[in-house]
Amino acid sequence: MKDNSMKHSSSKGIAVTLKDIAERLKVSKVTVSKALRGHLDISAETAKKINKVAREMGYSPNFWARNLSSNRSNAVGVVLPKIAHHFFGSVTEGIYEAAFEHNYEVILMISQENPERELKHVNTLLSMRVDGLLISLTQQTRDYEVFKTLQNRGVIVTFMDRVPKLDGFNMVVADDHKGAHAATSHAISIGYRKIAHLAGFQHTNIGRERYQGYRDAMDENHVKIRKNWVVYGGFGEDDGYKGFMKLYESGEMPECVFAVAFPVAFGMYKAAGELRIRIPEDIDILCFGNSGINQFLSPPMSYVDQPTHELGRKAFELTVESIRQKGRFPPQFVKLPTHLVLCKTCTKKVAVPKKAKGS
Amino acid sequence: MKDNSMKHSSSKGIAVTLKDIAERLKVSKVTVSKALRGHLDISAETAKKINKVAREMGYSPNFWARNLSSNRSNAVGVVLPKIAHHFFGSVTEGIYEAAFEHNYEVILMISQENPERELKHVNTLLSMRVDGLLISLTQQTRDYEVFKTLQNRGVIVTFMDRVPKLDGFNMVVADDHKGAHAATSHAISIGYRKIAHLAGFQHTNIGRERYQGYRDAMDENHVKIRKNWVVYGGFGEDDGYKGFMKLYESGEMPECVFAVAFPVAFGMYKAAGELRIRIPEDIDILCFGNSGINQFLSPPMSYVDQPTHELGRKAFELTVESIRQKGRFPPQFVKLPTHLVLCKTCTKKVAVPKKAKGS
DNA sequence: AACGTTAAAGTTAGCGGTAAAGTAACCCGT
DNA sequence: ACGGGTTACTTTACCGCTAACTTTAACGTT
Repeated sequence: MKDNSMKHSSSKGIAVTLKDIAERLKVSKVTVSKALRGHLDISAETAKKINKVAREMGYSPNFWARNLSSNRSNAVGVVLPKIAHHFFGSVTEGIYEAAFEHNYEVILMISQENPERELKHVNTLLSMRVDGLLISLTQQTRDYEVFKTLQNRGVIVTFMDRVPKLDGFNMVVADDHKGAHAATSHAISIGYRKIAHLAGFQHTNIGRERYQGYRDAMDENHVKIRKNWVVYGGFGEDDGYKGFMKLYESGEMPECVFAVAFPVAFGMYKAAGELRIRIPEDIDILCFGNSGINQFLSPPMSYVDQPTHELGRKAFELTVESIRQKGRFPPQFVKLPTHLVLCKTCTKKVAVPKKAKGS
Repeated sequence: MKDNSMKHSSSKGIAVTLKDIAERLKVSKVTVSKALRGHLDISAETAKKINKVAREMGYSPNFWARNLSSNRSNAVGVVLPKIAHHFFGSVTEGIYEAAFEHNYEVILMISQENPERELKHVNTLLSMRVDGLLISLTQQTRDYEVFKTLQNRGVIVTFMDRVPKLDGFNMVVADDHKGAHAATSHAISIGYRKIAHLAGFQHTNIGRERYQGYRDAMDENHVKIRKNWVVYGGFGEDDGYKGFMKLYESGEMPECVFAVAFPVAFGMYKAAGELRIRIPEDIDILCFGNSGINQFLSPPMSYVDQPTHELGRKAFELTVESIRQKGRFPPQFVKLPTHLVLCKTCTKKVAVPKKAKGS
């Protein structure tokens, strides 16, 4: 009979541990651990030998055992409402990039605009003991209890874009007010007076801020806002579609619409198409945010550009800084600038109606 | 002087552990552990008390300590090339849904079509000791060594959509050949003979299969394929744009183009627009795969629909099954059906050219 | 020769949890 | 009264790793 005893410990596919390497080289576990981490306790010669064997055996350190004993995870959790979406895709990129540079792992979870899932994800991330958490809230999140819990537990939290009304957290947002203000002012400057707003939910910061920007621009220019011309809703395509339909049904149509988010404007394109209302001839449009497909729309929209990539980066960097200086670092509120990009809508100066008042 | 000694162990924001709860209730650590997991060793009364206190203290089990000692992670890793993309977004949804039902955690990582990142992510996931790995390769992945390593380590791997030429892994794909065949056959059936193909890289399975489907349909119908009319490239927008330009520059234009993926077709729309070539009047089009924005294109394309959601679900379920039956479960190859959806391209029957032969 | 230094290891303890084995008290039948 | 079976815990050991000591031997000083 042939010798079929265990040839090697790896036969069952169990992962190689420090102990395995140590036994093979007849040194202690700790020596191996130190060598692999480049600790200077270990001589260059031994270190080389150990690294070689570790590679041969296919050693891969157990991330969590390591974290458990060193009491840091070197990982941040990220919870986003959507991912198949230009804005969040780009933010994610920024986060990944910065995390890579800082040697951090990123654990990404998607809430699908569902507050229950969001809660579940936050709890999972909490139980994974991530060092920090980057969150962009769902449209519907109204319960902030978990976040306070996180705060008590000493977990660093940075909110991005969709932020709660809470103190003591890092926040990174685009300058929503200024962006909306600039867009609306532009529409007014080229002669529009009947400007509607497909607005976001007012319990969200972006909904409120953008609405306020619109409103302030209108007020400053003494342009009246018709109540019917502000339609509230969410930030999705459906919301834009329904919102525009509502606008349409409300009676008199505005000359121009400022949409709270790209998908909303997109939904409006669809509705307008079905109603055979031409953009920009019959109704003009402007929106907050962009997407890769804008250039393929006919016509491509003028929009308020957000520094998405930068937003992700900044949020990550803030988080790491907070982790490092735990306690000594006061929560920051960062507002990133936006700027108006003109494409094929809202570009031509239109004749100002003869009658200054009335209607 | 006031008493400013430690009031409570939670003052520094350190997480509550089993030990903390145990001490407070004067029972052993293990009793608490069992109670919280609903083990029947513990009396209903004690269990209730323990659960209550745990909740009060805001206990959250350390996921990884738990995994470490029970030697299972109850988590799968997912590596995808892109996420801001209809196809992968939808696949992700399917995975999450199924994982949720099976009480598994999902750790998602995005390779951004970059093989180096992909490798890094796989290694991280490996060191996180996930029970299984779901992967869709990047366009450029050619080195399959890691995956063999994974196999040796006993990690269950399921490839999705973009799969390598390797044995011993679970694979879930759409029926690319049949889908491409059906699309091409349809184009032929309505009278087209000059059919080009914006093809994918031939080192990827989807590139090959779709090309073969196209080719077989052409051959079976005795329609000649012009060499210039098959343009190889990647699966992105750029590839479609460049591909179409190449087709255009090559001299005679085809009547119809079958694009290997939605973004490719999308790039072609852009190129055609710039060249003032009308779709479908001047050139008709058909593509593999869909996207939410298809309906906004003018005209919306006819396409081969893929069961994206189902693909994610199936991949997850296969993975879990493999984990459960470790060893006893032979790797599966699942091919999911596709179907042709007709929109506004490739619908009208065109006159068959007079000359049956020649050019 | 006695002492302090230093380089290069090794030993011990513990991170937060679980599995498995042990124990003490009680109930039961004969 | 005794062995056997439950019930409801406790004790011990260990998962893979690291931090913080401790040890050992070689070397340089005075």
